[in-house]
Amino acid sequence: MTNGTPRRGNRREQILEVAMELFGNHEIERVSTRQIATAVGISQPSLYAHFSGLDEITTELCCRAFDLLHGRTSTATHGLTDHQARFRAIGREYVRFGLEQSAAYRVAFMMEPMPRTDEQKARVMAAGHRAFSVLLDACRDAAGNDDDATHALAQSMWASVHGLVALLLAREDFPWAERDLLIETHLARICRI
Amino acid sequence: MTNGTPRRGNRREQILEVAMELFGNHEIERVSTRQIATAVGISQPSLYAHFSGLDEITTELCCRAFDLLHGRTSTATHGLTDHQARFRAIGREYVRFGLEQSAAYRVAFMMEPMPRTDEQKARVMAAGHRAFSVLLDACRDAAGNDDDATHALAQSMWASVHGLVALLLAREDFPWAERDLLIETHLARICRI
DNA sequence: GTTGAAACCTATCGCCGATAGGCTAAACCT
DNA sequence: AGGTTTAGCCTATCGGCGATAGGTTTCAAC
Repeated sequence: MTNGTPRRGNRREQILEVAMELFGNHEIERVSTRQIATAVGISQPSLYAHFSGLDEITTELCCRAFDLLHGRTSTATHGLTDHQARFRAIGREYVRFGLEQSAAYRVAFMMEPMPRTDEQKARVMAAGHRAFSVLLDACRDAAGNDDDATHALAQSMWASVHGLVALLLAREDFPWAERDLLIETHLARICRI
Repeated sequence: MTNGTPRRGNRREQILEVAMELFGNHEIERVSTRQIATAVGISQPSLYAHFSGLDEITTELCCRAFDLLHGRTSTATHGLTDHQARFRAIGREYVRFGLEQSAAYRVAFMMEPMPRTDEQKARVMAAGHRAFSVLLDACRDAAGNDDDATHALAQSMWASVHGLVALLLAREDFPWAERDLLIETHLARICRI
């Protein structure tokens, strides 16, 4: 895991990769700068040459998670015109993203917000808005021109898919129904207009 | 906040109350034994005379949260026979519980599971199962005798209401739709059979 | 009056995030 | 070539964290 060669230039990237990996394997909120530094092969204070603190690392991971989700959902809905089909595609892709990229998902949607600078908040907000816009667009077509109803519908659907992913990730010990049955049951219910 | 009198006998209770209050006011996962002890008016190690550790405190709070939720939802559905009405009552009460008792809700459904003993896990499981049984019973009536379908339906509905509460609590900064409109839109959508 | 337990204390351990201050070596400039 | 800058890294240290060790006070029961 450690790395003797300097790797000049892509340390920042390497740190982010290692941090994301640790976020996936360990209980989040318990990943420490020392763990990250050790896994990278440098001392803990050296992280601060690349990032202002743990908050900047999580901010960066959060934005990337949003961008990844945006890419997946917008690709999945590309070319689909039927509302029902678009909702299904978004929902299925969202759940798949959450369960496969659980580290990214937790950072983006479930982690306690770190204390962030205004600039960091703005970056996260912008990335989050981009990701949400895919669902919002699908709802705009389905809900007509009522902007309030469109937003309420989109947020309601988001809440439903998020709830399933969040519970599956946070309460693994619960006696869940067979996963595919549960997901299909859920998607079928929440994608109805 | 501090308390000079010994309060012999109900220190444990007092600690739990203070801890729950701190969980509500601060970012969860960041509530420390020192904060709790200071708020109670004793030294930090003295907590360990009443609890084996922070995990026992959260376990206790978790069980109480489940019991409180169980009490609220079972009261709200008492006497209702119509499926639709029961779902609405459970959903409305669930959301109200989550938003009003956000500290309890976070501990029960959103907090990283603490390392617990098997006995503690069993207690939490039992309390959680009691709380879930109210929704499960309503779904059993609605979904017929198919046990798999019943569980999938109940877990799907739970996921939907949880998603709304969890997102509202965890991402307060998001530009949410007007809260009552959002809640009513959501409940109307997810309570349909 | 003695005993024993409940409740509390200080001191300390090994973690944590973060900062201060110094070293090395590559890169850049005349 | 010689000098300067700068990226990247180090050790030492700070205050706060959960938890433990070991001693002291208080008070009811006998």
